[in-house]
Amino acid sequence: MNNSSGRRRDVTVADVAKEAQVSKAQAARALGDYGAVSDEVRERVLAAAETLNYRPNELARTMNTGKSHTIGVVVGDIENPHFGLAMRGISDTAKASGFDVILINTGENLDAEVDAVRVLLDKRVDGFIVAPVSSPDSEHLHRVQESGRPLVLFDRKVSGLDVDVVAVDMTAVARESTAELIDAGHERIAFISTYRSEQAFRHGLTITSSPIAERLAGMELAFQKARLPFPDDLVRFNAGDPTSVAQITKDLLLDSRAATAIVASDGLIALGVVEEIQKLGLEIPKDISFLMYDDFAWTRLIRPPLTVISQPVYEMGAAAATAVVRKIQRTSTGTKTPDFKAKLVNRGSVGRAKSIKSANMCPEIYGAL
Amino acid sequence: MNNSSGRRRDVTVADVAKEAQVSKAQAARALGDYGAVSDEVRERVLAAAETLNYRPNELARTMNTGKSHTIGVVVGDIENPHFGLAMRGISDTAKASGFDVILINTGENLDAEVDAVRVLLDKRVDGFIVAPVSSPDSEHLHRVQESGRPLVLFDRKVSGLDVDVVAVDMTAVARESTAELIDAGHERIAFISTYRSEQAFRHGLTITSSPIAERLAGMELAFQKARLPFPDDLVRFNAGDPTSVAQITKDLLLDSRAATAIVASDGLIALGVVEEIQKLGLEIPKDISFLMYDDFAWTRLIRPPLTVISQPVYEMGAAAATAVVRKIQRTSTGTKTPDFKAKLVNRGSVGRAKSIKSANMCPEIYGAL
DNA sequence: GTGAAAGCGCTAACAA
DNA sequence: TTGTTAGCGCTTTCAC
Repeated sequence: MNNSSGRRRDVTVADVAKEAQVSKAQAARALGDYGAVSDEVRERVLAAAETLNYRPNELARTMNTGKSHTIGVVVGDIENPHFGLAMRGISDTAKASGFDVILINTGENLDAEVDAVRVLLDKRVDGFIVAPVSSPDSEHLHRVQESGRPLVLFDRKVSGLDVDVVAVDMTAVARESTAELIDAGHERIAFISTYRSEQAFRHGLTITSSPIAERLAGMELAFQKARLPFPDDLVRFNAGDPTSVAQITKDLLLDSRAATAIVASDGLIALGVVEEIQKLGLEIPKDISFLMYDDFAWTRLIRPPLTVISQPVYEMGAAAATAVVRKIQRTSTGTKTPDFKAKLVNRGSVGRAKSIKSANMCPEIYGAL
Repeated sequence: MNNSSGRRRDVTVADVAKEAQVSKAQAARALGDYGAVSDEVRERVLAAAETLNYRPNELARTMNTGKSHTIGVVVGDIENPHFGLAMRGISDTAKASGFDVILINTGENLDAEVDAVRVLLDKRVDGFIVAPVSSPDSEHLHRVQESGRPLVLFDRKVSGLDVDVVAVDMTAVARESTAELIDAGHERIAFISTYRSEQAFRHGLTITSSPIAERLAGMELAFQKARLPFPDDLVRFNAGDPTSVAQITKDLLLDSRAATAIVASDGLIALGVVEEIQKLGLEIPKDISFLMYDDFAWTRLIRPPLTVISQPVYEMGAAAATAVVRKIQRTSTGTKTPDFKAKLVNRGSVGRAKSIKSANMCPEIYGAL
């Protein structure tokens, strides 16, 4: 009857102590499982806690200890199943180690990311996993480091920030897949990415997103090896929304020196590119070859099934969690995070290059404009 | 030099007060923007805070005020773009009202959901948005209510819990779409859902997930109207993972009284069903008609494009956020959350029912077994 | 093993 | 408007 009306005051250690007839300190020790407590006292305290239905105030605990048993995750776009899957890897692993996981979504927006980091820092999470937006700005990440809380980067490394990074090296697979395209006769290979840049691509341009930089480097390598000029003009950035993706795709396909193959940098872009290709009445791979990063279920459903570069996303999430947990517990037994490899999955969207002319002459395409 | 080595102690209001030569209370008032402070003092305090690089300890604040300016979101499966999109609606809206949003993913697991709620309660979030797993167990949600913190349910209502629910009423659209299937000659219409149940479906079975209950009710209504017996045997639950989805699909299509149309309860199931249909060498909609809930981009990419029931997910997320924020601020101006409607988007996956025999006689299907 | 008392960094109540 | 004094619920000295 003591708590039926209105909001009851929470039961505190003091209450439990009184009930168990011990000091507050002893009660706290028994409840918090630290310090020295006799079996008898512990039992009495635990019993009292039970009857009073005591629930520890984690906030107060965190304030004193600085620990929250929580890992904070910051991702750019939770709508992208890539991160959804990674998130599951993180949660599963973290939970197994006794850590809660909270996530903040930033919508690939730097300000939001800075905010998210601040919030998590304020909440005193024990460790961070961040998939940073591609931006040279990393003051907020440095703040995390200064706070002394472990930080693990996911997918992208940030220059000037010396922390663990869980990512696959895209250079090799980008090179390999580009080589296959070249072997199939493609020289006009386009690359579309959400990477934000005012400047158009040219060899040597500084790219602040490591996975994008690596993909381009791999492509350039393949062209170099084949002694072919790299088609700078077909590298397109800023494909952050469906409209841009559609526009870029159209540009790429209707240009007088049209692309014969398109590489989509992520699943969301791929969706837009394929849709636009279909709208233009073109056929994959007869009219245009297509290759994308990330292997989602829908890529196997469309005809032809798409050739993709698959990444072990769940495992990477798990590895990221393992890495932070280790650091939090200071059990960094020198165990380096494993190397992850992406691999090319050949399905049916890459074919022999079509001569540039024929695509351009096709009247219904012009009509589609 | 005072903070170069090791972890520096955070600067506190006391430090700022000293620097500004005012009392701790005045400094706190100026910093926290409450109470009465003269312009002069405020300025001095703010300046001092600036030079000392003061950062308020939100945890301490929360402990005193009970408020955290944070909304906690609990969803079942962040890999499902349905929730990803909802999440964006929530974040955008909450942020606009000055609330941070943190999310916990439960993997459609009740224990995880209970845990998530506890964590969020412990972190003293100001309000909850929960997309509960379909389970009659709702003690944890009642605990939220007892805590006095606003709770808004997303997608599913929970019986015995009197809170705002942001969801579309599926009955009408389920009825309508089923009627169209019946018009096209379908009587053997299957329904596949992740809903967990030991018992097979039969009329009158209690279903603890409101959207599923509504969909089935709508279907039954349509059959009733058409004076046709409802095919109880084609309602399949427990399609929680790809393997079960594949198995169920096979069952449904190879049975002696096979389904002529399949309705997938969500996008993840749809992926599995379509893949299996293709594997069996069947064609949509010639051999089997198909209908699914949620309108994702990939449904427009496959041939034929899929007929779907689209829901205004982003708007629903936004509405949920608006609702909690209102409750938190106690500005419930009687404004009821708007009604959301799902709508049938006819594309190309529904065709006329094929006679049951012909599908079963198809030799390559038996081969696929 | 135990308890008293002093924090953590902040807000809140009360006088002045 | 200002300052003093108590808290919030917990952990952590430090004696005993």
